[in-house]
Amino acid sequence: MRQLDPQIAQDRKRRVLQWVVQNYIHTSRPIASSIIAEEAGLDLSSATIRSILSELEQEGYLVQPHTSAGRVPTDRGYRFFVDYLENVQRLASGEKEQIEKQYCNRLEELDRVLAHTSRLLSTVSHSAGLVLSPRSEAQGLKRLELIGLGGNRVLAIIVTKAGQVRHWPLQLSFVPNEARLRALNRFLNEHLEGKSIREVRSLLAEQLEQAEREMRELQDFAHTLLGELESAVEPDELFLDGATSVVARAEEFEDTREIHSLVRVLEERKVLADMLQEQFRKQLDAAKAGGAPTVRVMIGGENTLPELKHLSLVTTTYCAGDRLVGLLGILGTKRMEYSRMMSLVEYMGRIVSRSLEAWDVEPEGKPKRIPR
Amino acid sequence: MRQLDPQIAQDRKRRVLQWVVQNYIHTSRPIASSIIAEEAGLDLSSATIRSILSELEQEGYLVQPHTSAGRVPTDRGYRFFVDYLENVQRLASGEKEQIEKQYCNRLEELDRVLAHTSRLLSTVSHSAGLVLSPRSEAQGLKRLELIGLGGNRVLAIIVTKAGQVRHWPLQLSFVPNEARLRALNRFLNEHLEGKSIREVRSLLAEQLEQAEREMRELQDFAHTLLGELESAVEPDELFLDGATSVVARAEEFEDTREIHSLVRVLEERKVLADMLQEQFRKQLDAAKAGGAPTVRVMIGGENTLPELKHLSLVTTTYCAGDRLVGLLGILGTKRMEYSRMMSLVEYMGRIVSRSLEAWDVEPEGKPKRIPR
DNA sequence: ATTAGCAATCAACTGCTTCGACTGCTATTA
DNA sequence: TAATAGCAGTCGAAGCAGTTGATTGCTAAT
Repeated sequence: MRQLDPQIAQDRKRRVLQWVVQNYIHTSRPIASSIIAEEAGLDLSSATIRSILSELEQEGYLVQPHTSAGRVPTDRGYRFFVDYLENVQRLASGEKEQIEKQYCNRLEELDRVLAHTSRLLSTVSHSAGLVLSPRSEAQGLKRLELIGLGGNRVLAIIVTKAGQVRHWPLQLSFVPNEARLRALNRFLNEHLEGKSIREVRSLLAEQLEQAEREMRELQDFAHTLLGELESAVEPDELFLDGATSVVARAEEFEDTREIHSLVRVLEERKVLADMLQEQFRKQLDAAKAGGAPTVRVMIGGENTLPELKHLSLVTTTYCAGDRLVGLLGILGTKRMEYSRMMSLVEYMGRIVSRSLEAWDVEPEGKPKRIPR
Repeated sequence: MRQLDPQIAQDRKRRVLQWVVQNYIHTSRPIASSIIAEEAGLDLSSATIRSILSELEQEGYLVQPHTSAGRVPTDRGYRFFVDYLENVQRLASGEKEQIEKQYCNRLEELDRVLAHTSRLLSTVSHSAGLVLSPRSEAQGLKRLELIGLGGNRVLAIIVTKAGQVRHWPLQLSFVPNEARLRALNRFLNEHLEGKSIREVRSLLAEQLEQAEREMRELQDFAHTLLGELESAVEPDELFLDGATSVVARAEEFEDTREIHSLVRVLEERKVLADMLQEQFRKQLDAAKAGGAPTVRVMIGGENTLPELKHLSLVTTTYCAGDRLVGLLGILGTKRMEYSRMMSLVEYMGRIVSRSLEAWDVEPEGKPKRIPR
């Protein structure tokens, strides 16, 4: 025979690797050379496959659990598989419809949309669904309103442009009557609309020193609200559903200690939320540079959190109006159907973004009721 | 020897059973007669213990996993143990302080208190913590307010007497100016304050037909809000934390199918919430008859949900103001420290009730800041 | 009524063997 | 010289026998 084209050799190797990963994902059993020879349709004998496999192992794409076993992908193997995915598996159009139905174009609050989304991600993927909500601190305000609750109590309500609603009960140091409250409200909205909570904070702290005489109470109020804002800048809110199913499927963990540290991470949320925030920042930068929002996959040990080393994370960004504001995705076994999951996540990102557009668009027509 | 007093015999039996359950809870190993003879301090030989054990087994309090093994409590055994708990294990005062610290007497919204409580229950108990929030439907309103969001959009906000805040964005069929909104607000609050959401619903539906001419818009509004109220009567809200740790500790489950059905119940929440609602109703009735709120324990198969047959549920009611409004508790292995858990749950019930009192009391003084 | 003693049971462990699922190597082939 | 067939080697999984030790139930003695 003539010299084998090295290009063809590479190509063959790639095909084998892909076949191994694909099938390992489905069967969760180590893949043997004979099976590949028989079923992969490469027209090669098992012996040839074996030599290819051993090369792939040397290059770090595969490992053997033990000598007399088939091959299993390493993180690197999965990585290759994901990077060179061909025939991307789209969501079935039935599924799309199912999902779409959940997002009838009804006016909904951001938080409700997000909570719902994380559930949906979880149920469709059979993994954990997660959504990182926008940092409320940075969002522009639409309204800041005070509602009297009797006595010196008021409920401070903030509605952001993206449709997030936050509220804190306050105890003022004076008892405002209705007229006063109204005046306060007007004043606040005139001066604060469009500002971010962060800005509001500094404005309240500084500028209001010079408020008109008759607005003296404002200072008291400002002081109270400031305190609340400070403590109430909630840790970035994370919607997480389906965590239990991830734990339930975690047989493959070597150690029970590993399971428990995973549980801790999933329960405390703080660490997870920080990690996702970091991830969001990265994808934000990438999007600025590259244009369209992309789906990112972190496989096993690629995750910054060691507790997630047996899991993979698939994420994308979503926007409210025209700004990227948050991250959503799924967290599941390394043995997930990457193609489908990536499609799912991408699709959900688009859907969520679209359903959050509504808040910045001018209103029209009657509200639509959803059918049960 | 003289005839053994049957009273003494019963007493001895009880002591043995208690010792078995207690020690099984701690060691999770079947308990052998010899150990009891040596360590329980009953001054009986292992042979005597054995005959006692076999009686207890015949009566259904204990079982043997296999012939040559020690005894393990049945649900009935646990039940006995719980019903005749002596030397109730109080919470360490250090722990109480820890908990107390979390509930500084600050004005907090109901939902935040409850969410926090379920977390706390979970971390202290190392089980799942759960809190069923009051049915917002039945609560009395404190305020119903509309905030204009521009165009025909308003945010409808309901504050209940217990301190729950609910809000829905609405699209009206007309564009209200500020004065109109104010008039609407005044009208609504005058007519609806103190009513429950359920009542509001019927009021809106009927009485407002006869609203003054100039309040014609009200009808439109009412119609819109009605729609929302209908669909937004949220399924009873359930705060649930620590579910993953329950799943992680579920080794003792016979079947993986069992684990998966448990996971489903924990994820979907609906079934769980309904069960807890039912449980709440029962405890409510009991409280009406008996006076003080009590802690209830459901052990394994006693639970109405078959998925929980390997778990135990410890619950109590809490009140907002002077009415019992919700349920809280923990869900964990049958092998839990019942005494401690019951103390914990009872204590948390009291603490939550106390910290929800604030909303009905007349306000006083300056708000307190919590230290970080 | 209690106990000591003893036979019986059975999971858990050990060691041994077989089986078969793989691989890696090597000589052969086209 | 790339691909293959064939074969020896490795090793887990499964099955089996034998041992150990924990624990019981029974019975006869106290």
